Amino acid sequence: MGHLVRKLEHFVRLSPADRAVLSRAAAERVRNLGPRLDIVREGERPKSVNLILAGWACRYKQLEDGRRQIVSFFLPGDICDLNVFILREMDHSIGTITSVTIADLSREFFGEITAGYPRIATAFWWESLVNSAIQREWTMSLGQRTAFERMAHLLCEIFLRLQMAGLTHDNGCEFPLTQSDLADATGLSKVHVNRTLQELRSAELIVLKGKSLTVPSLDRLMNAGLFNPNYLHMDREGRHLDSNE
Amino acid sequence: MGHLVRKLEHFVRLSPADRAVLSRAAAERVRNLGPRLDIVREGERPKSVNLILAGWACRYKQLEDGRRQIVSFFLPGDICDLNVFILREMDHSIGTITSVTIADLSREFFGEITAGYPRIATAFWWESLVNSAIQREWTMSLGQRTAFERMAHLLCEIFLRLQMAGLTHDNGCEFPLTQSDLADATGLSKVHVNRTLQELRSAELIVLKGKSLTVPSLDRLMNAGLFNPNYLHMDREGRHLDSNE
DNA sequence: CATGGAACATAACATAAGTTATTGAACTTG
DNA sequence: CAAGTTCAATAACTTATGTTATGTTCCATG
Repeated sequence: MGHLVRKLEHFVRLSPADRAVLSRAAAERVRNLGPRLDIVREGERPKSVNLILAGWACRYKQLEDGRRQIVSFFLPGDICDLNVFILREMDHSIGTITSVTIADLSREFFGEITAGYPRIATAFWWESLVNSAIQREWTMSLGQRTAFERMAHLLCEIFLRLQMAGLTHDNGCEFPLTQSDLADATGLSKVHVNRTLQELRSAELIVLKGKSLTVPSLDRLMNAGLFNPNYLHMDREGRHLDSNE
Repeated sequence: MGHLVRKLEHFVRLSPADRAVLSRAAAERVRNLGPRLDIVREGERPKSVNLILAGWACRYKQLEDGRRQIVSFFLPGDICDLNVFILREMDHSIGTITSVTIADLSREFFGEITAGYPRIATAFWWESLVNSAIQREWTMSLGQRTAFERMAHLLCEIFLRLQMAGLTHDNGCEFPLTQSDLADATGLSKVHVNRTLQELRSAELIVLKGKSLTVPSLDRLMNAGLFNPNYLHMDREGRHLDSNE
């Protein structure tokens, strides 16, 4: 269950005490939600910070006429919204993709962290900066990358993020996104997503079937997507990308 | 010169003391830079937080083959990078568009703020959350809006941001972006940007000539761009969008 | 005040990606 | 296990946007 801890340790070294507070917080107020449900809706006043313990979710925005854009994905170990305590009104919605288990983190918890756990505070700060960097990279993808590159890039990003959370095995991972989800995230039509995935398959860059993704060579996929991992900032001093564990 | 103060007051009410610290900080280490120059480059270690006192700048990313995406604009009163003290390496570059005057804000200044000026700290936190929201909205634009909508949307956003900083007069503002800049920001080709601007002109939504933009009816332009200002969170309790001054 | 270079405008043509439609496979669910 | 539903695959056709090219306007500069 330590996806959050696992991820944060890519950036700071946590003490046993740090890990303990995090585990305690993650066990506090736990809820389960079915797939394809909204956790918070645009326009609502946000009330709490959610930590995803299991399952996938996403942030999305919608235009009046129904056009929908997924603006980011939440994977296990991700924290949903640190903006909660400042902004008055959600400018986007958060919805589940699969069934999801979330922990509600209280305001007091964050007070405690800032007061007594500087390493965790730094790590949270880092997490939110990386999220901004990811958002910028999506802007880049949507603006400049072709459908093929964009899809390859997105798959690389998800794979690496899962890897950081300890959710990959060898060169594979679970992959619950439908082609329709991928369309909403990449700004492509469903049909073109399908075509693009076929292309990636026939280039032997991915094996995607059922809800499982295999990446025979991450390097080649990264190449295809013009993927530069620098924006994920997985680089604590003295630790390297490939150091597994 | 109080563009920053003016903007922040859209969110928190600042005391005279608050304003004083901000002015002092803004006068500390001031530099001038010519147009079309890099302030920081991707790959460098960021060193300081820059406050734009005058002029326009942008964040941008580039692919190996030269494709370039502007991922955000900095207008007077904007703060360039709060990530400075955490991340090791810039994942994007920052460059000037016009000549620019910037103040270097020191690390100590931020220490002072967090320790003794909670309202300013809140306002800075707010500023960075709004920046994230803007980035999400750009993702939406690039993924779902047509060229016409996207351009209208961008112009609305810039106009409103300038208005918050006190940089518009009636329904007009300075507009130093070239069509090439607009192309890099919207992910369109230069030719199509030109076409799109013609369309906006003939719909009488904008007058754009020289380096000056006039928006005859912001409402109509907002409509054309499916623009919902909620993501700018210009909504301190008891203050409204249209309350000028 | 002549010259050169940005920035802007426009046209003709090319193409990546969107749209609509049909079919089949893979599941839920009664 | 039949029947409905979602998801995926593919084809035929359309369109928004990209590309290449050329000319024009507007300034800065010698």
